[in-house]
Amino acid sequence: MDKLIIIDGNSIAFRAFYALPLLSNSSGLHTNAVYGFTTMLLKLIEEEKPTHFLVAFDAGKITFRHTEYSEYKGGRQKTPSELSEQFPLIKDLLKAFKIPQFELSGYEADDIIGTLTKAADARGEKVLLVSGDKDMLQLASEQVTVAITRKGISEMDRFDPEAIKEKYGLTPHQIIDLKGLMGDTSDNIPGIPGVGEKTALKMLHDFGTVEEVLANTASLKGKMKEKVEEHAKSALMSKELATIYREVPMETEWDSFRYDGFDGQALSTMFRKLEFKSLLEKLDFGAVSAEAEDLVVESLEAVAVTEANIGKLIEQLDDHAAIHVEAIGENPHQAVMVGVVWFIDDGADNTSYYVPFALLQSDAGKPLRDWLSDASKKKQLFDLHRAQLALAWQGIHLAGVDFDVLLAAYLLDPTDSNLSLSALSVKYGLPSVKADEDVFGKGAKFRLPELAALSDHVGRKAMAMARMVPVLRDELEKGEMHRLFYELELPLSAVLAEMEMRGIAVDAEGLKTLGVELGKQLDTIMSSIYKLAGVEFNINSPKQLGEVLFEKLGLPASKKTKTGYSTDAEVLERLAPYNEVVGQILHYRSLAKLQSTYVEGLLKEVRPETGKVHTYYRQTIAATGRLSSQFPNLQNIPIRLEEGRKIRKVFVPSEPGWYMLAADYSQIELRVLAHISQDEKLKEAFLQNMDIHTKTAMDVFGVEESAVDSNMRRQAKAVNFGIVYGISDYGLSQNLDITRREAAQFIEQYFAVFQGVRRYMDDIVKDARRDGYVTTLLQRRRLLPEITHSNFNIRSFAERTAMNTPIQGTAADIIKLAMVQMADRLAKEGLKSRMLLQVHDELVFEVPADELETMKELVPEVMASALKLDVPLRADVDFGLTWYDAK
DNA sequence: CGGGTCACG
DNA sequence: ACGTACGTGACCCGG
Repeated sequence: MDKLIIIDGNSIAFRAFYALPLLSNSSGLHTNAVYGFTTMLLKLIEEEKPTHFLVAFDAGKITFRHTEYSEYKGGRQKTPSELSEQFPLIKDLLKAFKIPQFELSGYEADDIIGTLTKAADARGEKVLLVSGDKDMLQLASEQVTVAITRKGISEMDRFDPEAIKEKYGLTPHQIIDLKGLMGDTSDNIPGIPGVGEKTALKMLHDFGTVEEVLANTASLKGKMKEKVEEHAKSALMSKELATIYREVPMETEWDSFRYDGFDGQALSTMFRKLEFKSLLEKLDFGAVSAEAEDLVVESLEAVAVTEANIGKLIEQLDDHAAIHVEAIGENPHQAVMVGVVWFIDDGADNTSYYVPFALLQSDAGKPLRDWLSDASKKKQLFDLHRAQLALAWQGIHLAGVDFDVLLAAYLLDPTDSNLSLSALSVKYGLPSVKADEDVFGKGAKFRLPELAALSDHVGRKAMAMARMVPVLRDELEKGEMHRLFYELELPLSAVLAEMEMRGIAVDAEGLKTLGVELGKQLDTIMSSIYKLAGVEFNINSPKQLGEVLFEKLGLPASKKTKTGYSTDAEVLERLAPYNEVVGQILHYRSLAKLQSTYVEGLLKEVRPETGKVHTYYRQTIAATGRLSSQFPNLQNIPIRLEEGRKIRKVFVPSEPGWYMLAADYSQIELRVLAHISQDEKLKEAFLQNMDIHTKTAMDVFGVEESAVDSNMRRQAKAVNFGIVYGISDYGLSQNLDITRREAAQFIEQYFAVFQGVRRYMDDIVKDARRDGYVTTLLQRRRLLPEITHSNFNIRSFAERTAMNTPIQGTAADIIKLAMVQMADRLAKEGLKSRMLLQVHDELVFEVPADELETMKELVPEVMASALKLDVPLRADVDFGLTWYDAK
C-alpha cells in the first residue's frame, strides 16, 4: 500500500528554529532550522518508509484571507532574518532529498495541504501529515493521520479521529469551531475574548458548533452570555478564517509525489557545506563521496612496520615529523597502547608508518624511542597532554612537541563540543578521516580491525593531523592567539602531565574509616526516615521521594521538573518546618553524597601500588579557558560544610616529614573586573586592600564601615557574585530570596556607585555584537554567535556570557601563567617541592620541611606577580599535615 | 543514556 | 512578555 507524507514546511521550519540553539557553520551561515528539518526528514524516511512525499510552503505575501480580513496574521513578529535566510537552504535540501515542493501564490501551505489530503482521501490512500500547528487536526480522517510536534521537534503526537475524540471530545471538523470560539493569537484571529480552550470545549460539548452556540446563548450565564452575544460576528468570522480551504486549483496527480530515495551525492555536498558533521558520519557517505570528484582524497601508502622493515623508517627520521599516538580508553593514566604512527611527506608520496606498541618497546624500537624523547626532534601531534601521559606510564618520555592540533582547535573555538580529528578535518575543509567509532566500534563492540585497516586508519589520522598544522597555525596568528598558544597553553600541557603523573597521596585507611562512620550514620537516618514517613522507599530516587512527600504526606509541592516534582535542597528547605522528616532527608542526602562520591568513588581511584590518585586535567573542555578535572575530579572536594571538609584530611604528603601547602588567590575575579573595567571605586577598594564585600555594602547602602552588619555584607557579596556572572534582577532575587523589584534596586544602586563597571557591561555586549566574540586579557577568544539571536532567552544568555567570560577567562589565564612560572622556578631553583593540584584559584603543593619557609614566600609571590594588573593580585598561603590543615 | 541532584570555584 | 544567574564532573535512577 502507498503511504504519503506531507510536511507543513513553514510550520516545521519555525519549530526547528525555536527549538534548537542558533547553530552556524564556520562561514557564519545559520543552520539550526535546516538541521532540525534534516533530522526530521531522515527520521521520517527511516521510520515511515514513505512511498510518496511532499512539502508544502506558504508562498508568502498576501493570501485570500487578507482580502477578507485585513488584520489576519497582524501583530505577528517579523520572521527573524536568522530564519528567513535558511529557507533557501531548506529548499535546496529538499532538492537533494528529491522531495517535491509545493507553493502557490495567494494560498497558504494549509490550503495546499487541505486540497492534497482531500485528493488522497478520495483515492483511499494513507497519509501522514506533519505540522507544528494544531489547526491541522481538522484534516484528520480514517486515511489521514496528523502528527503534531511536541517539545521541540523530536517528538510527535499522532492524531487520528479517534485520538482527537479522546483528547478533546471533538470530531476533526469541530476543531474549526474550537478555534472560532477561542481564536488564535498567533494568527491574530480574535475568537470570543475571554473564551479559552476550557470554556470553548465545554460549549462545543454542549452544542456542537459555533452556530449552535450562538443560537443557544439563552442557556449561558451572566458575563459569558454577554460576551458571546457581543462577539457573535467575530466568532463566525474566526471560524471562517480557521477553515482550511480544500479546493485549491492545482495538480494533484498522485504519481508526481512519488518518493524513490535521496540523491546521496547532492546530500553529502549539502551536508558538507552546512557542516553537518554528525549527519555526514551517520549516513556514511564516505564510500560514495570518495569516488566523487569534488572531494579531494589524498593517496597514502600506509606501512605497517615490522622488525623486518623498521630500518626504512629509522633511516627517514628527520629533525621534525607529524606523529600520532594511538591509545585506547578515556583515562590516559590507564590507556591501552596501540602504537605510534610517523607521517612522512617527502613531497612526492605520502607515507605513514604504523609501529605497533610491542615493536616500539622491543630492542628494535630503541632508535624510535630515543627519537621520541629527544627534545631537539620537533613533533606535531594531536593531544600532546594525553599522548605524554599514556607514553609516560610505559616509560617513554615524550619531548620536543612544537604543535598540538587539538589544543589549537580548542583555542580557535573553545565551545566546539566535537574536537575529534574526524570532525576537525571536515570543519577545516581538509581530506576527511573516518571517526574512530566507525572503525573501532564502541562500548561492548569495540575491537581493533585487522592490521591493514588499522594501519590505514591511524595513518590517515596522522596525515590529517599533519595537514591541519599549517592551517591552524595561520588561524592562531590571525586571531592573535599564537603567544597564548606557544607561551602558555603548550608549555602548560607538559606541566599538567607532570603534576598528574606525580599524583597525590591518599590515606586510604582513613578514607575507609570515614566510610564506616558514614555508613552507620546513614543506617540510623534511613530507619528514622522510614519511621517518620511510615513507608520504606528508595530515598535516592527523586521520583519515589516526591511521591512520599507530596502524595503520601501531602506536603505542598512548589517547583516542578520535566519529569515530576522537584525535590532539590531549595525545595526541601522550604518544607522543613512542616515535617521533621524533611530535615532528615536533607541530612541523608548530604551524607549519601559524601559516601558515594567522595569515599567510595575516591577509593576506587586510589592505585593500590602507590596509594595515590592521578587526576586528569582537561585543557580543552571549558568554554572560558578554565581547566577541568576527571577520574577523579579533584576540583570539587567538599569544603563548605565541616562534615564534608573532613574528606580533605585524607589528602596527605607522599613523603614522610613533608607538608601540604596551599595558596589561593584572593578575589581574583573582582580584581580582574577592576582592571578590565577601570572602575575607579573598585580599583580604589583593592588598592587600599579593603574587604571587598564590606566596601561594596558601604557604597551601595551609603553607610560607614561600622554600620555594615553581617546581613548587609551578605547581600553585597551576592551582588558582587551577580556582577561577575552577568547580572539579572531575577537571578539576584532568587539568590537573596527577595523580590525582583528589590533586586533591581540593589543593582541600580550598585551601578550608580560603580559606574565604570556599568560601562564595561554595556561596552562588552556591544563589542560582542560587533565582533561576534569576546576575549580575555591574553587574547583567549570565545565566539558568541547567539548574541544577535531574535529569541530573548537565547540572546540574554549570550549577553551574560559576554560579561562573564572575559572575567572568568582572564582569571584562568592568570593562574595558568602562575603554574607555568611556578614549574619553572621549582626546576631552576632546584627545589624538591612539587605542584600537585589546581582548583581554579588555588594551587596545592607538597613540600619538604626544609623548604617550607622558602615556599611560603615563593608561591604567593609568583602567583601575585604572574600578570601585572592595575590593581594588586594577592594570594594567601597556608600549610599543614593534610590538605584540610592547609586552610 | 538523559535527567535530577549536588560537590566545587 | 519573555523566565536566567557563570563554569565544571560524578553519582543515582529509570526507561
